[in-house]
Amino acid sequence: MRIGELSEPTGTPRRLLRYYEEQGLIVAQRAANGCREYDERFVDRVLQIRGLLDAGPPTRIIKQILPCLDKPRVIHFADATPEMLGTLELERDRMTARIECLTRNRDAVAGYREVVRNNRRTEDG
Amino acid sequence: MRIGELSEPTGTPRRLLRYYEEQGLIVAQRAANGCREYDERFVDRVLQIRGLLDAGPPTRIIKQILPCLDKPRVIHFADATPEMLGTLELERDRMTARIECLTRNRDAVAGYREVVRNNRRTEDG
DNA sequence: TCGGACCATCGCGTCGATGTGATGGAACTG
DNA sequence: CAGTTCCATCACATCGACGCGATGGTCCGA
Repeated sequence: MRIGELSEPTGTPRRLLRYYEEQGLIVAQRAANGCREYDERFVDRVLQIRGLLDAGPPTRIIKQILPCLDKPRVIHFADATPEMLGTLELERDRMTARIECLTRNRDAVAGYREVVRNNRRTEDG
Repeated sequence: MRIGELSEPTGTPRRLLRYYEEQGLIVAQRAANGCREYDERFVDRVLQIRGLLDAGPPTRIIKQILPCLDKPRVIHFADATPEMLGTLELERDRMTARIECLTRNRDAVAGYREVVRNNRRTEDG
């Protein structure tokens, strides 16, 4: 697929697909005429990037953790350094912190919404 | 407490505390000399704001959902509009989506890390 | 062969969240 | 009184994610 065909199912502007490539998040093949060439796996990859970007981590971090997300799992032996282990631990913990923060607040929002909604129904509906 | 005393325990630059106030996220009292005055509840409030900002929602949204997070729960009757109910539902769902995305990816990172770590120990430790 | 649809690169603009520094006032302290 | 430290406001800079337009190339069908 070409960039337009990847843009459509992912709801991602072409501009951003090129940006993600510039940031090293995705690597596209090139056709003879210079056009970027993608296969279907890029759809999920791009959606994953967008989801993560919306949930906190910047591209710099996402680039580091993307290799962890391949299925089937491919181990990059260069990752077996103490630095990389530390990075993975740090980012894992940051993500956990975000999850907990979001969960707390989402539950509060949901609870509040329920109360307001019930008041509406019983008060002057 | 004054702005410096709120800045320290929250790890938040004074600049940002003023910024959050400008965005309507917090409202400080003013002393006779013009200094902002906070009480202890602002510590948690600021930490909550920072956590949310780091996890996706922009200040505009955070401002809307902050009133939902007060304990004990205070219902703002102006919130009983269909628009507000819709907003709360939308943001709740967005937060849920972020939680799911982060959880999936965090688990992948954690799993990858474990494998790399074990390889290290058994390979050439 | 020409017009349109796609692609390329490049550069500038925007927007939200921050950093940084200039300038000045109030309060404490030597 | 001078110096230090806190505070105030205000303006400008930065940075990452993204929007948008200019310009030009390839390919395809009328």
